[in-house]
Amino acid sequence: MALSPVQGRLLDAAVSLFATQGFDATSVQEIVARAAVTKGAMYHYFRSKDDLLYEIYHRLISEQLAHLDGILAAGGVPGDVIRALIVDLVETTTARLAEAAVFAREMHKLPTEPMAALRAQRRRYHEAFRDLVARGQADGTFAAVASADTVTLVVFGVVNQLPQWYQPGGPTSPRQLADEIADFVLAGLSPSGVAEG
Amino acid sequence: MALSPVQGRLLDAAVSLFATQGFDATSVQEIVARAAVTKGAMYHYFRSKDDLLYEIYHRLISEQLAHLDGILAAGGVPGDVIRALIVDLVETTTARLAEAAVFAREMHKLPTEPMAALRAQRRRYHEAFRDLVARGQADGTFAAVASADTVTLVVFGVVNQLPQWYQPGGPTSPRQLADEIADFVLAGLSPSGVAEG
DNA sequence: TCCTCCGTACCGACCGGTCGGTTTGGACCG
DNA sequence: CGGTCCAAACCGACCGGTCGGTACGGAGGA
Repeated sequence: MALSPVQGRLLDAAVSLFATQGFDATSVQEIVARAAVTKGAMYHYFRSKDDLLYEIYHRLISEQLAHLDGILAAGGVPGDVIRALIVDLVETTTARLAEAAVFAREMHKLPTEPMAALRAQRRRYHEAFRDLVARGQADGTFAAVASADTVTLVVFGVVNQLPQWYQPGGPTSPRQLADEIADFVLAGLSPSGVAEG
Repeated sequence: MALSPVQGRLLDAAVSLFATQGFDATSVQEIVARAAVTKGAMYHYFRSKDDLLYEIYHRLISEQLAHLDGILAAGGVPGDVIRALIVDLVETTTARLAEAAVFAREMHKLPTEPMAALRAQRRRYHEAFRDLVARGQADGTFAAVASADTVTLVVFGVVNQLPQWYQPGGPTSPRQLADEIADFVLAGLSPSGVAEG
């Protein structure tokens, strides 16, 4: 089912307002005003204000999961796959900074059911990443100085923190930043101590 | 000026309520009820609901900055200093998970003035850490595969994400976790490729 | 005629902060 | 030691305003 123009405008309005003011501090009045529709229209397309929040992050994580599947399917040396994943995470996150920021701050306000759905999606990504690291460590490609879980936590740590400091117009492009992070992570995983290019 | 019992109870109540429900979703009524005082008492000690939020994080960051000064003053090999800082960050953060979680999620709701004060404190820590890395890179102690800024961002990325997943009763102690993170970071900084013990 | 889409009018609940006033405890005096 | 006094500590009813959500009706395509 495609997104109606009204739905799109509502989601966009909600994202930018939630990002600047927070979820609770944003009234549905403000959202529908910015989207140039009425409250009746909004409650026709969405079950609640919560539902808006859910859809915002659902769209982002779904896209990232699709990319994950593509990158894993393409295969390659573990180091290259990990670099590709980091690049994609940084690029999609910086391209949708507001969505990522809103989710990071407000997800805990969702009711348990939709919350669990989003968590399951996120977990799938984490586990795929961790398994990749663990396999590399098992076959000697990677050093095991830190557990695969810890490495995963470090990577998602930086990525999830991005919305808090990254400035889209700044001197560092998402790609450059991603490569630097990947260089550092792969250096930490390298058994011989030098990251491959 | 010491903390009166009433102030302490108010801060504790506010932290736990903000952590579970969020700042906006928590009413002043709830806070004073849990602290077993009245609203009048609260507004006697704090200027506003915002002021509560400010004090919560102010106490944590001030403590961390004091530790920073102590660790820097103690001196030592750059690798050991960095490890000591990571250990302290992880230990103080896991010891005050609720405070850290509340701040991460709600700081942007503070008025600009108190916000700037907290940011300045945080910035001081970041810059001290970055300079430490940069000096090590300059004298050849550390590899420069990633810039000192990026390394700093990675470290604070994990630390700031801690409240989102760390379970105090879990299998990994704060100290173990901190050491693993330090091992990984120092491995990424090591010019010869093996982390020192 | 029926159903989707959307506008208008409205509701009950609740919120942060204020304000006039009361209680409490210790400093000071005789 | 008893009494006076005053500032700090504390009380809780109350206000103006806002909020998320609902009820209901009409327009217009199928």
